[in-house]
Amino acid sequence: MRRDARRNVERLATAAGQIFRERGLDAPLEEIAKAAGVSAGTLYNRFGGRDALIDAVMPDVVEAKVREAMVRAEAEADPWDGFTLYLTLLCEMQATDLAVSDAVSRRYADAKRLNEICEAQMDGVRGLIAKAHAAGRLRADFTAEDLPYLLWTTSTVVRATASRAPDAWRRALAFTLDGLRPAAAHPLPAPPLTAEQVHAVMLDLGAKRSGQGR
Amino acid sequence: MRRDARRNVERLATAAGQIFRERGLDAPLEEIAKAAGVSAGTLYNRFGGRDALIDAVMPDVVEAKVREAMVRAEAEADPWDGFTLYLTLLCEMQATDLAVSDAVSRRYADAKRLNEICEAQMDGVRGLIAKAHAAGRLRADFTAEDLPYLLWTTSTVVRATASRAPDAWRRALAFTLDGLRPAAAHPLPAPPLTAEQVHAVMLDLGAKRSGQGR
DNA sequence: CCCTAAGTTGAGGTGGCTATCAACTTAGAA
DNA sequence: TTCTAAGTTGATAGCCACCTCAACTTAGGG
Repeated sequence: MRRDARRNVERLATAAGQIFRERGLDAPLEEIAKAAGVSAGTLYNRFGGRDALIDAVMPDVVEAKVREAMVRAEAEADPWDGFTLYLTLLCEMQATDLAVSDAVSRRYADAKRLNEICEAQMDGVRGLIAKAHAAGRLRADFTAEDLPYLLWTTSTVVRATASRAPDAWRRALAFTLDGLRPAAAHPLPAPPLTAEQVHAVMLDLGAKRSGQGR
Repeated sequence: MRRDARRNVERLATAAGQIFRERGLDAPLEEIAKAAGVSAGTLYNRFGGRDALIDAVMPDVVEAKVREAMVRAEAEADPWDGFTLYLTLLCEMQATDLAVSDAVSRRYADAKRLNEICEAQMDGVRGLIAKAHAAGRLRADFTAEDLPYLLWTTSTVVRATASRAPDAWRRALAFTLDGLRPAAAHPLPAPPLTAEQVHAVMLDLGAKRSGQGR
């Protein structure tokens, strides 16, 4: 690849990182091209489309953030504290970075690397959940497939309140977490989603234009 | 008004009712005009714009549904049962009628009648909450201003899962409700939104094009 | 320094939606 | 029946976003 082409790839990646973060993964690609100082055509030449751009930009960011959260969560002595800390950190990320919020609550069909990282993350969460279950600190009927409810909720609350009450999600999350302790448990009216359903639903979300996005 | 004009108003209102219900209050107005068998121009002639159309079509529907839910809720002997029944019915409406889902979780600046009805409904909910508080059956720190969190959550879950797991919201709601019992309560990290913040946020949501779209 | 493959550009086609308006049609009173 | 105010229409302009491509520019090897 020629030097100028490589330079443009880098500029585009940087711009995409910034703009995705500010406006979510549905941000107009033209905006990104403009921020990178190139034309939209170049963006398509270099990346081919939105999903490929996402897959070029997001995985590293997401993996780093998610890994750090996991490290901190696993450092907690109490499994419940670990579980809730992880969720809180995840929501914090969602609140400060719309790109992460989208990456974590949707799936983009052609962003393979990103999907793998998200799957890996889910496995990590399964571990946290298992530990909390084993310690009797998390209601037994909560499964990893229920996690998306939390992510969708936070993502919605965050987007709705970001400009007017940026900490509102903490309150909403606290209500939810209080429902996840064993003592709070009452029989649930429906079984959890299957992993396939979760995947399919998240793909649907990623395929829709405009999300809740600007 | 001429007879044909009145007839068109009726056709448009009927079509709007149907299409809003299926696709939400962001449905393309052209679609509605087409379903009514008139041109888009006529829709604008008769109603002037989306908000006016919403305000012409939705208030009666919403009021009827909300009133019935309130009647049934107030018929419950236990205030907690009343409160949760009301929320469940509200969510059921959201699940079966995207228009109601939008009407209840957003505000449209120029839909005055609808806004009044939503405000009135909020007052009813305040009553339910007060009774449940008085009976010690609802955690004391839950306020009417926290209700939107539930509505936003359900609205998101319903839209995401409608086509693949139409009952998923029941499980998500159950987790949430389990967090609202007094026994589940742990200190909350942030104060509730003010009524003004809730209003402003809901207006923002209504003003965005495409919501979770289609 | 020249030449060409690699790369960029920006204009333009596509599509979806909103909103308006001059030209046409029609209800219904006189 | 006639006439006109009321009403409808379809074309159109404006947005915004996606995506493509022929024409142009340039890096960098020979």
